[in-house]
Amino acid sequence: MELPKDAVLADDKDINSQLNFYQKEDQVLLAVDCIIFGFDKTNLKILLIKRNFEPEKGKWSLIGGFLKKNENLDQAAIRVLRTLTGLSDIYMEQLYTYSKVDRDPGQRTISVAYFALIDVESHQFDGIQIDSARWFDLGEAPSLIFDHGKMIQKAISRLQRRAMTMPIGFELLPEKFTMRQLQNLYESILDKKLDKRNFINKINSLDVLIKLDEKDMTVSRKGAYLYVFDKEKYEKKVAEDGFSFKL
Amino acid sequence: MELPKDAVLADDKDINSQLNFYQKEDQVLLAVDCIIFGFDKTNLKILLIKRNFEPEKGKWSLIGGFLKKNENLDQAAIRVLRTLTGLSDIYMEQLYTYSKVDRDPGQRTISVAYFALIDVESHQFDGIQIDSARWFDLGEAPSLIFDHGKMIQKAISRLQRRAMTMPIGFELLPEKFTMRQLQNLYESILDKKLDKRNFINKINSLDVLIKLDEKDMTVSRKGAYLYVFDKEKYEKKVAEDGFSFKL
DNA sequence: AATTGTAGTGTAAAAATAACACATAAAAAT
DNA sequence: ATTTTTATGTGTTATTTTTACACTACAATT
Repeated sequence: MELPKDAVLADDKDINSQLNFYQKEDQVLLAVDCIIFGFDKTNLKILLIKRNFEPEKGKWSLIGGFLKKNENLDQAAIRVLRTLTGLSDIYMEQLYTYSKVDRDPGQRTISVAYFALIDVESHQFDGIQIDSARWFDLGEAPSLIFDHGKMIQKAISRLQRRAMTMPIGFELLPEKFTMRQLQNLYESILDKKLDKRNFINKINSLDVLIKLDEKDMTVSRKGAYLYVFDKEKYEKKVAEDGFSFKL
Repeated sequence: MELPKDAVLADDKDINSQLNFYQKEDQVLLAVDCIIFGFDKTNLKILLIKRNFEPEKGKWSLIGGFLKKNENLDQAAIRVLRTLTGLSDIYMEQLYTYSKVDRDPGQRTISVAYFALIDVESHQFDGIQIDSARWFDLGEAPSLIFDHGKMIQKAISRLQRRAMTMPIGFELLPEKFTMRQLQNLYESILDKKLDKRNFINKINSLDVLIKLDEKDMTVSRKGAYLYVFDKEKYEKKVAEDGFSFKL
């Protein structure tokens, strides 16, 4: 077998060695790209930026950045999100790693996609640090650079599945919300209409919301009761009864 | 802002630039590690190797290798699997990317885990190319290096979910199999007993198996009918009726 | 002919899901 | 003061899905 000059050789001769050489030239740049979902009490949205740097300057893209040597990917994703939006303590989850050789025409880059969930209204003035950042309604987003469109599609699928099996919808809502807002959220995520009574019955049967005395008067004359997600109760149920959130 | 000597700077001054510098020193090695599931008509197993190279020489681990510049991650995973087992045309799926800074004490490595499904008996002599490779029953596997144990746990969860929602179980069985073998497989994957009649009724209601005239006589005097998965029928149903495999 | 061990089969109860419509509250307009 | 307006809030029934459960059939071996 021929060895490149800078190969580092494992100390044995068998087939393991073939796989465990590495070469400086096989090092790659690892990026993180963040799909940021937001909800404004009516529509599910996604935050995009107009790139003011090459390649693909002027086109819309996800926010992203490069992994640094002294951090792991979760930390990189958190850093990227904070640098852009000023936000921390945001739900984030690793989605998938994209590695097509020519996905970025400029240089070989592998990108680990993350998605984040934020409540648009509570956070909208916290400081979106890039002038060119904009919320787009899902489905009205412009076409994106590289494989970012594919990333978003996968993120939506993941979000749909998560929403049905975990209480992550609340990450997209303000602390206090009405049943109608919660239903709007689920309809946006799942992209289909739900039956109001069935939805409320289902939510109530889970028994993890607290109904407040307070009402939201902004939408109807009658007003709608506000609810909060009872995280402690939820976690207690999970721990004690093997309860699992299934909508 | 201070720039490292070898930084490549984006061409604008705003916050984007902070994230879009990169430095040669931020390049990393990307590994792939493969969780190989096998089934031998009775038990779900996992293929491990005893490392004969440093670090952690002599300990058990998943098979793995490094991503090369001219391939994507799927290709790297396929290559690693083929090099070890001689197998190709195997179901593989990307699982998750592991990036803890000190996960590999030897060097900074980020690893993308894949899992593969193979039928042990059809393939057992195809050539496991490493003497030190061995099948372990799930749950009897030794403790593993680095974060490989965590990878396996995640792979099992993913496999459980996939098995319930996609026809991937058949990847673990020979082309012809009995209902009992199929049930054994699902019991192994889900790690729980299933009711025989309910299982068969459910499978039959999906209407994607072909019952052969042939019987497997190796287990009982009476013999058990063999079935094959009708992939064309399955795909046609998915395409035409929006059918989805749910067990 | 009797024994042995797995294969093969159906029904009824329970639970979950889906379908469905009207009265109520409170502000705004008259 | 009365009427209008608009979204809120609420329960029952039918349908579908899931679960529980036990005996006969077969074919080889003794």
